[in-house]
Amino acid sequence: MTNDLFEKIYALARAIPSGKVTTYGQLGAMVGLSDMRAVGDAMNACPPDVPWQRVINARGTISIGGANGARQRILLEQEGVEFDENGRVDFGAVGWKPDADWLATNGYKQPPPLVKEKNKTKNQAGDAGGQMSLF
DNA sequence: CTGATGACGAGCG
DNA sequence: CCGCTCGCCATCA
Repeated sequence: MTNDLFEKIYALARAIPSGKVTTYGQLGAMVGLSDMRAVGDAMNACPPDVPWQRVINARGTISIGGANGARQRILLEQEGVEFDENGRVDFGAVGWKPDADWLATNGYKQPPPLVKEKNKTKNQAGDAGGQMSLF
């Protein structure tokens, strides 16, 4: 199967340095995909030389459970990735910032910024401090 | 070949 | 934060 799409995704995943993480949506955007499920499928069938554990969801959490998901967290922690109480990682600290020149040279698109002022998911329970008691 | 499913993401309520 | 729908890629029954 000469799945060009998967090969591109694998090439990107291999470019992720140790201690860094990225998201499925990020990889999908770089290969021009609009359906991020394909990225998940790609990682699910990724060859052993692909650091699949460095690919997590946009919420900064492990998307999968079971032994495979547990192994993912262990591997990331061994690389220096820290998880908070919510089981999330800080993209500002461990988020992968792909080299623009490398992307252009390999024919990839420039992805949107991975981290913003505030993490995605609009309202986060973590910053509950903003709301004081109702009365 | 058709239909269902999945390691996802954005939009809505 | 949770739950649901749609988007539209590959694999499996």
